[in-house]
Parts: sequence; structure tokens; C-alpha cells
Amino acid sequence: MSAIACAAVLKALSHPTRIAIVSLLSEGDLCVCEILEKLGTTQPALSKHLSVLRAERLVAHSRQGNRIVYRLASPQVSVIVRASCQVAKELLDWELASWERDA
Amino acid sequence: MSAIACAAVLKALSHPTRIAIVSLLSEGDLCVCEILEKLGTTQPALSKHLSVLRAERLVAHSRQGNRIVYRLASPQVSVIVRASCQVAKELLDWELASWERDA
DNA sequence: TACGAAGATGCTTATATGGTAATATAGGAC
DNA sequence: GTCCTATATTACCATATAAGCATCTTCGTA
Repeated sequence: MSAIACAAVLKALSHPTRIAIVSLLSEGDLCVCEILEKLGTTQPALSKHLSVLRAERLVAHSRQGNRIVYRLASPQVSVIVRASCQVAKELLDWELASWERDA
Repeated sequence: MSAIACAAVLKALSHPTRIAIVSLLSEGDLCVCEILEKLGTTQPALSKHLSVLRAERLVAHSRQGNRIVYRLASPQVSVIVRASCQVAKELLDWELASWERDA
């Protein structure tokens, strides 16, 4: 797979708010107002982050009445996020261990 | 795992050159001049991308005489890249399928 | 010590990103 | 149609990123 395409996928995911959105959606579909409530960001900021995920087609959406419901486009998307969390955890574990060695 | 830490990991990986570096290193350790040769970018650009990966501690390095050898800090790093490639491939497949439907 | 090769860093410039505030659009209820 | 709610979009600003070029550092060797 082209490195450019991979990088585009990772770039779309590389923001704390967008990670949080994907984490939420991995547990079930949600409308914008529910995401907004859970994340506690501003509405325009959230909308922009959703548009980044949409542009890369990592999420899909559909209207239900006057709400827009978002869902992950593929379960693979949450695989990326989980793997990144694991790496982040490894990094923190190493850091803790090295502090203990130094102490 | 904090969304901030995950995002930092993904951000460090979200550039085509850095994806390519990780792909190469997932097959074995390499010194800078070998990576440079395989990627065909400029030396300062490569060095900067390596420093981004180093700063996030996704790669480790050691000097061997005149050369600096880089390696992945954890095999989990290449799991992220592989997962992103799979998503990128799914996206392209869907795109191809929709073009065929439209034709 | 002087020199060459391997890498890293600093500076500048162009572009991308993210936040905020204001505005726009679409659907539902009346 | 009018109003209200949910969501998207725009314009603007500050900051971050990436590339290119020049320079510096470190090691190996004569």
C-alpha cells in the first residue's frame, strides 16, 4: 500500500479529539449532539474534526430526523487506534521503569 | 490510554516518508545512509524525519563507528502502520467498486 | 593534525492545521 | 410560514509543519 495513502489515514486520526471520536464510535453509532456531550468540546470544533474523518472516509453518516448519526466506516479504523494506544502505553511503561531505575 | 498520547504516536507516523522508514525498519535495522539510499530523499529531510520518530521514541538508534543504526523501538509500531495500510486498501477498494457501479 | 564521510541542526519560507466567533442550512413542531 | 434545534460552513488568526540550503559535529584514517 502506498505510503501516501497510509499517511493520509494516520494523519486524519492524529488528533486527540478525533481519537476520542473514533473510540466512542467503536462502541456504537452516535449523533453529533451525543458526541458533543461526551467530549465537551465546542460544536464548530467537533464539526470540523468530523469533517476531517469524513473527508478521509473513516466515518460514515446518515440523517435521522434533524440529527446526523455517525458510525465507523470500518472496524479496522479502531484497530489502528487500539494499536496506537498500545504503543503509547509501552512508551509510558518504559518511562516509568527508567524513572524507577534512576531513583 | 490518553487520547493525547495516542494522537502523538499517530502524528509522528503520519507522513509518507516516516511510514516508509518504519516499513523498512520492520524488516531489519538500517543505518541512515542505507535508508537514504532506499528512499531517495535528501539527507537533511531524512534526518529530520528520523528525529521526529526519535522524539516520540518510536525508533531507537546506536552508533556503529561512523554510522548510526536505527531500529524500531517496538514491533507494535509496525502493527500501526500495517493496520493503516489495510484501511487505506479498503478505502481504495470501495472507491474502485463505486466507480464500477457508476460505469 | 588535517581531511573526508556520515549525520544532525539552524534558518528561512511556504503551507497546513486548529481554534473561535459569526453565519448558514435543514428538519421538526406549532 | 415561524421558530427552535441540530449541524455545517465561513472568515480570521495563531501556531505547527515540511522543504531547501548552509553549517556544524563526530568518527575514522592518513
